[in-house]
Amino acid sequence: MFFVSLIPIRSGSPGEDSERSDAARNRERLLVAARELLDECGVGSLTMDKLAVRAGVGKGTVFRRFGSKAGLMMTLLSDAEADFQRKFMFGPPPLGPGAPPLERLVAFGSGRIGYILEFGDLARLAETSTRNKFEVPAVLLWHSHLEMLLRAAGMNADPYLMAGALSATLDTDRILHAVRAQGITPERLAESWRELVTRVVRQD
Amino acid sequence: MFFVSLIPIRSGSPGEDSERSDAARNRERLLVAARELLDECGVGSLTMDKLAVRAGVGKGTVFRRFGSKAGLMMTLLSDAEADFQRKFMFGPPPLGPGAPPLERLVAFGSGRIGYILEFGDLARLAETSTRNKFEVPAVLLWHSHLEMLLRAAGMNADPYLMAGALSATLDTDRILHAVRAQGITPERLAESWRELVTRVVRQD
DNA sequence: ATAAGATCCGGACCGCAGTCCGTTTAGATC
DNA sequence: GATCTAAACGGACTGCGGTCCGGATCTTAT
Repeated sequence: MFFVSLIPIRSGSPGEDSERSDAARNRERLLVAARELLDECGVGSLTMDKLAVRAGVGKGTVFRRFGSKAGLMMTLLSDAEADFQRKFMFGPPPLGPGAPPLERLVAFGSGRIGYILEFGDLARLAETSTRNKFEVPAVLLWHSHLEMLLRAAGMNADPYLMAGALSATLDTDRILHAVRAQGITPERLAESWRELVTRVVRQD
Repeated sequence: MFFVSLIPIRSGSPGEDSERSDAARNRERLLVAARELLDECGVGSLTMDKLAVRAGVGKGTVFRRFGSKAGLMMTLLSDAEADFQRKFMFGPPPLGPGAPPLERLVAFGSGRIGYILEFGDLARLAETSTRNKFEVPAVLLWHSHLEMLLRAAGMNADPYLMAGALSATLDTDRILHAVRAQGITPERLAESWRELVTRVVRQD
């Protein structure tokens, strides 16, 4: 068994322990500049060079602070991500605890679809890391949450891999492609997810 | 309903209609050089510059012939891909026609897992196209094949999206990560797929 | 054979993410 | 306030996929 911290996202907050003042200032400048550029030009034309110029810092500084473009995106997403995590771990049912496992599974799918529709462009970039997209802490947390729900629902056929399979079904690219390129409504996607998990957990 | 040609892959064969002789010669040189470089250096260190030098052609020629790195990979994969397509469309049961739909679904998963384990590195690169990885002809064919099998098995809950969901489960990156980084055996993956499709098509 | 013209060639060029390293600066110590 | 050091800075640099266009080459018509 492995452990995933509650909110496993590196925070962009200034109160980080032992960070030099200029470093904190530059981080803040970069985050502000990044949000501005995203608002103005869209996610497609955000480059690390432009960002550095806009923030008035050197390019090296950008990468020292965030490691990579994906790392920057994760930081930008951290608030929304933490919010979603809180909802499915501690929030009200059916997404949070209190509802039967199957209902929580269904709600998780809807929630994640909504999350992707709102932050999909950032999330997609956050996944194109040098590291594998499966090793992102948030993804590991989703996975273990699904696995927990599957076990709670009585699933006894390799819940670990089954959680991975269900997780793949909610892949960011797939959802975005379905909605944007194929014109499939989020409701239809959510309904399909409901069918899927219902059939998967149904006991013999 | 849409139509997917049997072997929807652009072939690297020299008999292509109306191609200038130097063009055909260079395509052949490039394919040979690409296979040599892949054998010698591995897929990770194949760059388009190296390839051009090795084949003794200009870089522009590489991109005119194959459009992109992904296009080159698709061409390199076309034989293996066509072979797999023939097997699940016309080959012997349980993968080919003749077996019950559920058995064909199960066999399709095993077959695809095997395919990925053999050609995964190339396939992964072939998917990182400028175009969306869902619009690759081969992927469309797999999808419609799964949809057909689901319908044949009596699935009546949005077979189109359900086929997409199952397809996502067999995602190249996911399978490779499971086997290589997590040490999960292909047999266990195949068994999990069997469980999944069995539960999905089971009628009420 | 030769001329015309469509096709193809090659390598300089671009934009991008990410790295490197000499220089600067924050902040702790005296 | 002077000094010292670890940390941060910045921008030139690399390697990559992909584009561009003037010039070379194959093919066809005459």
